[in-house]
Amino acid sequence: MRQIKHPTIEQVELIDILYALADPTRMEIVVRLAKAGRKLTCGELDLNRPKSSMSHHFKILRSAGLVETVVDGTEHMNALRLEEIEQKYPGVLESVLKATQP
Amino acid sequence: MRQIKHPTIEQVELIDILYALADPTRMEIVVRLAKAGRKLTCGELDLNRPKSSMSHHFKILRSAGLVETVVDGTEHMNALRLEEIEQKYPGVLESVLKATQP
DNA sequence: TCCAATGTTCGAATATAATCGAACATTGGA
DNA sequence: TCCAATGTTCGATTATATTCGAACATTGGA
Repeated sequence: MRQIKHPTIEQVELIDILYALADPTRMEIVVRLAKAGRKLTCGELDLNRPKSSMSHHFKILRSAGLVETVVDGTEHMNALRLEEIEQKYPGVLESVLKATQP
Repeated sequence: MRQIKHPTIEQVELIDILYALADPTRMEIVVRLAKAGRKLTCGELDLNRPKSSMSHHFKILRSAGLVETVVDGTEHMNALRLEEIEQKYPGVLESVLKATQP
């Protein structure tokens, strides 16, 4: 595939966001993307898991509307859809991210 | 059992809260408890499901620390632990509840 | 053109969760 | 004391999720 399909922000459902976040691996991905504040490749995230597992989790993050993935050559650049989600569900992602801080 | 065991607020984990909320039935319970703003019995919630199913969901809501259940005679009064959770994870529950409004 | 790099998809195994009927426990009242 | 009411627990079934190796697809560069 050239580029990956994502839901529009209108299609995003709160329950899917919560579901996507309710997994330690995916939460870790989201937290790292938020901390990075920029697009990261799966490789850069380096969560020490097989590629197929990471791909699975990214698929869920994408379908929930949390992550946007742009294909760039052989790499896939992933970014949090923070602003969009904040606009649709103010405070949800922000407070969750804040809650994960040490 | 006389009274039911609940986690202290210190024991409450964000991921468990998100997991508990990531189910339509449980989300509905939480929303109704929030709207009611008072303790409700399972019966009052009336989600049209078997008792054993409701009991199962309440167990998860309790163990996540979202709901507190006080035994009162033959009834079990359920309340959202809103203030405690707001204090520990500011904005999380509040923003989720706001996001569920029409 | 060939190939290494990056992820995705497939498939199968395993693990976890939801569902719900039936039996049980506890309580308060008749 | 008996019993109806309210939930819980148990057990079995079904449904969903996670995991990950292997095969595949796409790309850019040698």
